[in-house]
Amino acid sequence: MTKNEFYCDCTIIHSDVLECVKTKMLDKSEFDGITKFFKTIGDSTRVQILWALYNHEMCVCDLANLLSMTKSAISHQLRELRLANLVKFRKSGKTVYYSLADDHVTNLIINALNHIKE
Amino acid sequence: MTKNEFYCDCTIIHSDVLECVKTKMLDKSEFDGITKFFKTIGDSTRVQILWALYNHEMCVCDLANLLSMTKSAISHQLRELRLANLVKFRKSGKTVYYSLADDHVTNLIINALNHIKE
DNA sequence: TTGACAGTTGAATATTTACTCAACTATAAT
DNA sequence: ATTATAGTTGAGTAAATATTCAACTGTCAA
Repeated sequence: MTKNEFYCDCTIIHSDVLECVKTKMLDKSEFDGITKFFKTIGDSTRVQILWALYNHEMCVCDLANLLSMTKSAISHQLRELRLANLVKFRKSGKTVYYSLADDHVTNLIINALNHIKE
Repeated sequence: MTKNEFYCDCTIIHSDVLECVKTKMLDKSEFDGITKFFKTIGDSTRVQILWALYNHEMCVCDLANLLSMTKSAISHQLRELRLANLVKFRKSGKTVYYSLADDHVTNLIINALNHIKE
């Protein structure tokens, strides 16, 4: 047992393991990048939107109807998905059609969802 | 354009698309199961714990030291990971050693993290 | 050119979630 | 037995996030 050098409310029990694992840790920014993606698809509304768009491109009103939510709420979530580069859109008159950003995103999502079913 | 039957603040624009996508939607419980997993790994602290455990089994104190957090905070997050069946533990005297639940979980995580790097 | 509607936005509110704090259990050592 | 430490737990707090609300832009149709 060694005294700990950093803030923590207890002693270090296995300093060898600790030192070893420390060298394997990534930097903060890498962990942030990883969690950002999972955080985005870790929300029921957003997953339902992605699932819907996987089946067909849709406009905001259709999505609002599908999920029984307001246009505003859907629009806010679509913004999150846009910022995470998971969806793209095209405008046609007053209507904005959303779809999955690209095949890579589609595969990511399908892959992720398939894992769950096991 | 058709009148909408459910709550929503706008009209249905493409009823054909809507009907089609509706049939493809999963039930609430399935979406909940999917998002539960991603929500769990969508947190920086938990991903760091999982990453550490991927390298070596560790006790609560070691994890607290590694992440410069209190035992309590780590313990609370380990509880989340236990509930999501992502980690398992063994007790030895006063010490509790945590490790990844099984190979399937390990693969899930490694897979997920690799996707990000692309 | 006026009205209606699709969609967006920012601020306010509501809800969820991470962490702190203090009390507790269990095990080990003296 | 008593003391010290590893770990857990529940309640409370703080921070993050989802949704609501109201105001706004842009486009279409009369």
